Amino acid sequence: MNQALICPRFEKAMSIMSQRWTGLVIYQLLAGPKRFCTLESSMSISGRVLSERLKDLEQQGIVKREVYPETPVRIEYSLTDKGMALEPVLREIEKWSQEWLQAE
Amino acid sequence: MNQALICPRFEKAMSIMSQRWTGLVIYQLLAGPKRFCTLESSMSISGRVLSERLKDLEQQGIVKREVYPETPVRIEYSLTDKGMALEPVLREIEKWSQEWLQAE
DNA sequence: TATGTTAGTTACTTTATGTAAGTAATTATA
DNA sequence: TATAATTACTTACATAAAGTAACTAACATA
Repeated sequence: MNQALICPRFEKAMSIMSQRWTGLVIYQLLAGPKRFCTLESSMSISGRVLSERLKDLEQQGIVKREVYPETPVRIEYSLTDKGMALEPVLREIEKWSQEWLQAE
Repeated sequence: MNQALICPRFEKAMSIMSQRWTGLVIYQLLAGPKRFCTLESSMSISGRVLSERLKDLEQQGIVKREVYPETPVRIEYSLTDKGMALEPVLREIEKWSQEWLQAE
C-alpha cells in the first residue's frame, strides 16, 4: 500500500525538527551558548519541556551541555558541529517567513 | 525578563513547520499534486490528523484543494506558490539528514 | 441487494505539553 | 542565625494534541 517511500534519514530529521520548540531552541543557540534560564525567558516554552528538549538534543549530539562550577552554578548549552550544521535550515525558514508571512 | 526577542514572523513560520506531519505533507506535495488517500498511505499519519493539517495548510494559503467530480470523486491537494517557496527549507533538512544521520 | 471506492467525520484512548509548586546547592541579606 | 534569592531543574496534576477504529455519504459495479 505504501507507494512513495520516504528516506528514513529524512523522516528522522523531520521528526526532530517538527517537535514543538526544538527549532527555536537551536535558533537561539546559533547566536552562541546560552544558559537554561536565558533560553526559558527568551521564548514561552515551559521549564519542564525545555529540560526535556535539551536532554533529547544532547543525546542526539546536537547540543552540548557544560557545567561551570561557579556560584551559583552556571550551565551552558551550545551547539555541536551537528547542531551548527542546521543553520541553513533555520536561515531558509527565516527567509521564507520574511517573504511570505505578514507582520501582525 | 525577555532579552533576545524573536521576530514574530519567524516564530509563526516555526510554529507552522514544527507541527507534527506538516513538513512531510509539504515534502510529498513538492513532487506534484496528491490525493488524500495517497498522502495517507505514503506516511503513517492518521486520517483524522491529515484532514486537520490539510485544512490548516489550505487556510494559510500553502496548499490548494481541487475537486474533480469524477466517479468516485477525485480531490487533489497541491502546493501554492507560498507552499512551493518552502522547497529550500525541505531541501536543507534533506541535506542535513544525509550528512549527519545514520541509516538504520 | 450487497460490495467497493474516496474522502472524510466521530467518539474514545493515549501521548504531549502547560502550569504551578517543590527541591538542592550555594550565597547574600536582615 | 534565620530568611530570602538564585540557578537548574523535577514532580504532580490539568489540558491539548494526536492515534485508533468504526462510521458516513455519494456514487458505481457485480
